[in-house]
Amino acid sequence: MTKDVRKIKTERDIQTAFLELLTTRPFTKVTVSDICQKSLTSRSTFYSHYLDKYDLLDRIVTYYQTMLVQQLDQNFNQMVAGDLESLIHKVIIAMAPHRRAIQILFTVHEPHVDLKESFRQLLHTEWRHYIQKQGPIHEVPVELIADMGTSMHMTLIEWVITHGTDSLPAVIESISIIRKAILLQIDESQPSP
Amino acid sequence: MTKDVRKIKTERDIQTAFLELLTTRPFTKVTVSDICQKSLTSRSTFYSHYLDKYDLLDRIVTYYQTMLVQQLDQNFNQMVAGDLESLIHKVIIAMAPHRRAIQILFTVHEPHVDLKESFRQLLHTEWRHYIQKQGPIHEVPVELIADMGTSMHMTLIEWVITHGTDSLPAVIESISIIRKAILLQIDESQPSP
DNA sequence: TGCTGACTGTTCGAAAGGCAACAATTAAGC
DNA sequence: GCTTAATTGTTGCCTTTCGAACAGTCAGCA
Repeated sequence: MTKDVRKIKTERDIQTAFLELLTTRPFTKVTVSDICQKSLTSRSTFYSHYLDKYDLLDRIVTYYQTMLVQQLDQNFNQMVAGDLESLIHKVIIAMAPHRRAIQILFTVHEPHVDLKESFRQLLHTEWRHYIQKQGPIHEVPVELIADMGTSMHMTLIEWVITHGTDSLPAVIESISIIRKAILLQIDESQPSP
Repeated sequence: MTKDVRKIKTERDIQTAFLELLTTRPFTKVTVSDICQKSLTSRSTFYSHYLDKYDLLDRIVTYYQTMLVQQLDQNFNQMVAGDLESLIHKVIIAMAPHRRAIQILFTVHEPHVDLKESFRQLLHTEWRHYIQKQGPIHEVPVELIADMGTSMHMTLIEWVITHGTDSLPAVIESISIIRKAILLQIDESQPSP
């Protein structure tokens, strides 16, 4: 039931060629022929793997979407109460090996396929759940805090995607003040630095 | 009569996998199975392209040998009298794109397959011809000067292979003094710096 | 000495990919 | 509006690659 290596290889070749091409021109200007030429595959083979270039894009984007969902699920379950720090850290570490691909896909904004936007939505949902689990709050609207958390989170992800994980500990440390300020809005017992 | 792209692809995959493996262990310890595993090709395919791993090594090495021969031939013909500088420069520039592969192959020393050694011999022949063309010399043995020139040339090539071409002009400039000193042995009319 | 495991080199049917040709659609320029 | 060129999907035949099995070689070892 495992795939023939040839399938794995051609899909790998097609996908990396596709991503490379996206660094040279926008998605609309990338043709199937371009992809085949660069990946050294024939068009008939391309169409035996994908419906068209939209399908290709969709599948790659879906792959990273589910990767993020799995990471969030997994780490959310074993999360010690309130330890948002380690959740953020783990998710980012898991993503780091794919940072080039994600960086490229973040530039693609097609009507129904937008990795950056779906990342934002996933994180937003996660934040809303998190805030609501912390108990009822009165002073500030939940949505606002969720927006704030999501923004912070996305900014961090984008930073790591473009700069790598070398300075990650320092970066997380420096934004911890902001994070704590956000969390203070929903939990008065949260200790300050 | 042009090759099927599949052949080109598998040979490319096999060769790059092979070179990568050579960076982790010596040639003797690299098995055909290793190469196939890394390159995602089956052993039956490997043997339909190469007789064995020695044949593979041999073909890659031969490729770079002929590349050097062609470069030398080509530039030796259009060489302005005495303009050794530009010959050296052109040869090195042509080699630069392959520096990683050459660097790896320079570490392999098999009985009948040794890229570094054959580079040295090629350059040595070239230097001997060059010296003899400059007219008869009396004081110093031709072989000694050819040895000196070859050493200098090989050192320069190795330097570029490991450090890249960024500082090439500066490096060539700084060794020009040595080169001129060598050339002074065979041609009294050679102007000094 | 004989056993074992790893590697070699070869074989063959089945699966995948390449190539070339095709009609159909789209975009650009005159 | 018409023409031309480029791109898209699709098809059938042919070539290459895969995978798994096989016997043969060799080194280490009990």
